[in-house]
Amino acid sequence: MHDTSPDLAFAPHDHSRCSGDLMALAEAQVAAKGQRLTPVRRRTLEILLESHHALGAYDVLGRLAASGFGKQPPVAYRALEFLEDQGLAHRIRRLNAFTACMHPGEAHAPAFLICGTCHVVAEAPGLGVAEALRLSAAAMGFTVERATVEALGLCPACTGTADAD
Amino acid sequence: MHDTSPDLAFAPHDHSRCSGDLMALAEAQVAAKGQRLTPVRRRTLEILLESHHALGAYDVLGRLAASGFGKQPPVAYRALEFLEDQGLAHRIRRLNAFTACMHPGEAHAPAFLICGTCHVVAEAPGLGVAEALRLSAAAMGFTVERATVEALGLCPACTGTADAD
DNA sequence: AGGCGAAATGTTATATTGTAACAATTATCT
DNA sequence: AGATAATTGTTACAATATAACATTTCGCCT
Repeated sequence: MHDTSPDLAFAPHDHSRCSGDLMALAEAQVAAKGQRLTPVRRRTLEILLESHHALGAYDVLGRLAASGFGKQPPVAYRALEFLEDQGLAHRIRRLNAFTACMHPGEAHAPAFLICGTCHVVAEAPGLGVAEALRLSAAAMGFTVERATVEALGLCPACTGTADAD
Repeated sequence: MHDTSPDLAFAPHDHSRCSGDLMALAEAQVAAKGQRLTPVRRRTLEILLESHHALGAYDVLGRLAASGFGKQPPVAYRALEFLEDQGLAHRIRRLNAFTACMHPGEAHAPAFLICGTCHVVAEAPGLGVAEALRLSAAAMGFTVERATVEALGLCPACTGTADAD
């Protein structure tokens, strides 16, 4: 398997390989946890992997329905929830949307970078951020369990582009 | 004006003073920017300042209506948006809710600490977090404009309590 | 193989959160 | 006072999300 460099999302790349690798990883991960990557779940992950954009639950639902699965919201929400629980997808709260995890398995504290122009979402290494947050919280006696870190800004490909969305 | 210590939200304190100070600050801030803290806006801020919990827009709306203001969603959303634009309130995306800013004026990159047990929301100093994020993003060629940093966890008052909500 | 219990899927129905568009009012500025 | 812009309010609706329950499928056990 090839290395998934951190800034892949922002540069042209062989996306079929990118998603193929991740599908394979997902299979392994889910099996290792004794869970099942059923057809809807697999298809949902495939859908998320089709691009580096975040997709709303209803976008996902529409595509699932087009693939022959159920047409009602819980179909999408349940599959997305499963993927999130398995660490195969992330919810982007700023966007009320979901994106495939680009580093499944590697324990990571993802920081999401959302380009305001092209809307690509990338996962930045967030360990430093998480540690700074843990420290700041600890100074107040607060114990962090889970953190949401999302940055809105300008990706390298869109830097210099006139449009700021 | 008394100092607003960073962990005030998590400890018993004279809340009327806490909110009174902040209302006064808000007045000054808004005036300084040539904006108007109209009755709905003022009341909205008062409502947010009543506790250190985040309130959903419809909760705010209900209280506004009870105070004689309009009963339709835009009434609340507009006032909340104004307060957020003025740096007097923050949106907590994990909760789809809003909370009064505890440090208006002081340029700050807030990191929110959300207690999963008592649901109190506190603002932690987030400059270190923001800097770590900026660095991580810069390594990928990404320029951060705005960031959302929210931690879910356990506040000092609830630490040791059996219930984990 | 047959049957049982658990898991997963699908549906109906509804709750919650958020906006667009326009009318009516109120403030501000000559 | 009258023109102008800002603010407030309303109707109507869009978008996001979940509860509850029926049906099917899976995994396991005998």
